Amino acid sequence: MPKSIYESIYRDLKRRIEADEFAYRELLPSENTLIQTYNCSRNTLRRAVSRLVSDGYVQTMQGKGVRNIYQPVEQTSFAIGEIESFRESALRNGQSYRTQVLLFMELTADEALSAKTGFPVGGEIYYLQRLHFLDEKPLILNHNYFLKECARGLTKEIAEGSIYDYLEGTLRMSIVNSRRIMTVEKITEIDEKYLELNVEDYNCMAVVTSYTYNGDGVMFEFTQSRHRPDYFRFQEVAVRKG
Amino acid sequence: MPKSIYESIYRDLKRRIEADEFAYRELLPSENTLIQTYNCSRNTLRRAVSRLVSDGYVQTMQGKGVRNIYQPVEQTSFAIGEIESFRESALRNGQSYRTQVLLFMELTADEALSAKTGFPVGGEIYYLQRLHFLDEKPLILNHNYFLKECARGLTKEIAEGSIYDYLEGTLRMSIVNSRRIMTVEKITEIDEKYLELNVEDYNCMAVVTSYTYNGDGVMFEFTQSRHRPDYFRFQEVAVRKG
DNA sequence: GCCGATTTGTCCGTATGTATC
DNA sequence: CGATACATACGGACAAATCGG
Repeated sequence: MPKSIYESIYRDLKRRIEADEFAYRELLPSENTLIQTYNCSRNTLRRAVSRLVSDGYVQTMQGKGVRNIYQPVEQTSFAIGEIESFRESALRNGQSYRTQVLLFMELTADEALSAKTGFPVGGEIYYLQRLHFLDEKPLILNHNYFLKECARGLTKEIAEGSIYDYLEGTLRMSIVNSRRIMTVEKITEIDEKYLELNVEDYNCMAVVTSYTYNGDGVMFEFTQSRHRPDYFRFQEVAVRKG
Repeated sequence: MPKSIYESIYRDLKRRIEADEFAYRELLPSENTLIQTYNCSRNTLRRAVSRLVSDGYVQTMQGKGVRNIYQPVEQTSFAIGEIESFRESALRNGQSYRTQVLLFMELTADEALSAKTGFPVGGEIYYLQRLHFLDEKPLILNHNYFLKECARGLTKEIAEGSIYDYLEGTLRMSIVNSRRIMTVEKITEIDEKYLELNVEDYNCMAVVTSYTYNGDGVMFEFTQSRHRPDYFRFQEVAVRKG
């Protein structure tokens, strides 16, 4: 449910573009036309369009108009600039998914863990290893560290479903933003075992390290996602700034 | 030179945050206060702040305020959500850089190339292989394909400097946005040779494939950047959307 | 629990600037 | 040159969330 006018306009325009209502490189109706179509103010419409720009759907040209540059993307890929759980991503791509919890334990952050994760020394932590399957193929091995005080009551059973559903739904926590760093690292024995990799084939993998903050500005999650290199695909739209 | 009020406010706030004027997790002055400070309208200030949000510098909380969550980043990394040439990126990180042109040729897109790059069949193309050095270490091997009609007069000499400077400065082309896809691929003999890699060590590398559009909505560049895995690092800030 | 003050979020209308045709 | 298009900026109104008394 869109909870604001600009968002419903954004969604409608996005839908129309995806439905091929405008040819590739064709100009969309002008701002004034769209304002009349949606019966909204100029600011509201511009806000919707600016989100389409950052999605890479259109480009605006002063004095000319707004051009459709949307081209459908072929393959499975992880969304960029947006926080999405594995489950959400799988649903979006219409695939079957499953999560297996390999390890669930509680620990206290020592110097080494603190340096690695950014959690305060002495902080109580849930540490999980989870294996994500897409269409019954093991693709991602996650090392999750959650600050216990923010994720109280987390269990192995919950972790087999969606942890984010639990945090947002049951604990009423708001998840705000996340800093992610992508690197390429050597595979470990654990990776090799669970992701069914062969060192002869690939000896390294894509690693996404993320630091996630909640609405109170507390970094409550540190996660290292280790992806099978042959299935890893990350996409983004970059915008040139003056 | 900031060419707008909101941008100069954005830059000033960014500078103040980077200069540690506000403690980590501290609230910034309220909107009303900042409006008086900068003597601007509410919309203008909010626009500046919203850019800081998408930069991951602050988070806004309805009813509470705007919290500083900026933490300086330690290492060299490539900017995200922004198109940046190799040279710009090196300058930003205060490193010495050099570009070596391994190959410069012209060709016509056939079916195979068209399928790979998205250029129309029969399109005339400049094809370049370029090796980028940072602090005299070969880090990136680029395969660049430029649509000839958009990059007329490109030479090997220009390509040893900044191609973007030439396109934007001399040809007055505006570069607007770019779609990038990150994957992990096997290293090739060319990679091994020029990036001084050892297959025993790493047998794959980070590959960034990008499709870049100009202000006329023409996809004029297709580039495959092959990065040394041990130096590759990509960073972004993701925002959770309702 | 209520109320009022503060703070951010959404939306509107208008005016002016600048680029394109 | 005028008409059209997007870009920037201002000011005002109300909603929603938070916090303190």
